[in-house]
Amino acid sequence: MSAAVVIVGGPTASGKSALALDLAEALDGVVINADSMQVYRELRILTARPGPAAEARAPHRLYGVLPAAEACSAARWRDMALAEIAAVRGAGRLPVLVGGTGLYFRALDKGLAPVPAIRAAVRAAARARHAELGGEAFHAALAGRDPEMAARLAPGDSQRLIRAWEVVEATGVSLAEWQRREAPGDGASLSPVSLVLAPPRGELYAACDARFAAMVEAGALDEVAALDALGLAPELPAMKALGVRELRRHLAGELALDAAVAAAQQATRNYAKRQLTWFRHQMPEA
RNA sequence: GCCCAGGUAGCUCAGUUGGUAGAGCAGGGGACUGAAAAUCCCCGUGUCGGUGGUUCGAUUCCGCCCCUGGGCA
Repeated sequence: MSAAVVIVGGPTASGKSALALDLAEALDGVVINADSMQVYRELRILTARPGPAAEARAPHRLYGVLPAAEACSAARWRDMALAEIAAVRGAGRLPVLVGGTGLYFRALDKGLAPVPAIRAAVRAAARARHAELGGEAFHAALAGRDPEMAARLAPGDSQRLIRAWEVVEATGVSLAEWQRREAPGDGASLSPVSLVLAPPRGELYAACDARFAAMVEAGALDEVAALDALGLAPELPAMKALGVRELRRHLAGELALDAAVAAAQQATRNYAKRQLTWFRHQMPEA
């Protein structure tokens, strides 16, 4: 009996895509993206999206499917992924999910808390309030409305603080309570086989450095210039892809190219370390 | 050769009116439920350049030496 779904996880530059491609090619599979940044159309080079050569060896799904002007989310990706998985299986092929976004794998496998969608106005208000009050005061204010969430979040953890706030604000129920309510997990029905790559630290960091240098060689500057020309809000996820910020600073004349590259490589290594920690402790049934 | 400024954690530096020192970054560990390539939390003993001297005590003051910048010859 073969697995219904294969998951390939691991830190950036660890060789996940190549492994997934080999598997898909050998097992009549279809590669499905599980990376939060590779979904954005405009970031082909900087996110190391598989190119034509890879596409020729096996079908690829969910790569570059959203414009950078839109924000993806774990829930949105999950919906798209479930649809793709169903389609691939319906065609009698094997879904091979690859990516470095641990949260996406968890969302897919365990499901997410059934929090209803929250209106954009409420979300914007939560952000504005945080900006106005600052971390400490916002945290204290949250404690008044949702002591449970406030107790488990650090005053500096702006992103989670804002999320917790918007959830109580919009639903009247603590996010902690929502998380307690059973999510319709799909782990059982997916029965994934997970492969997690974890190269030695030194090799991984060297690979991160080499790959970013190669991205610049391959035209990453033009890619960032084009992205920049869209005039998107800096808060959008796509604008936070590794290297975007650094190369934009170079294009703006604020940073020499070698300094920008060094900074982006540093950021990539820091990210790879975070991913290793995630996969080491949070990845379900690795 | 002389003058000036420095030599303190892997790097960039702060500091000690004399009681053996601390930040940022790097590095390591950890958290992680709708922006996750995000957002955070924790971890700092190092001949304070070397060597003499003064002192109860020197990384701190003084002498000499070495090294690195810059200036003058």
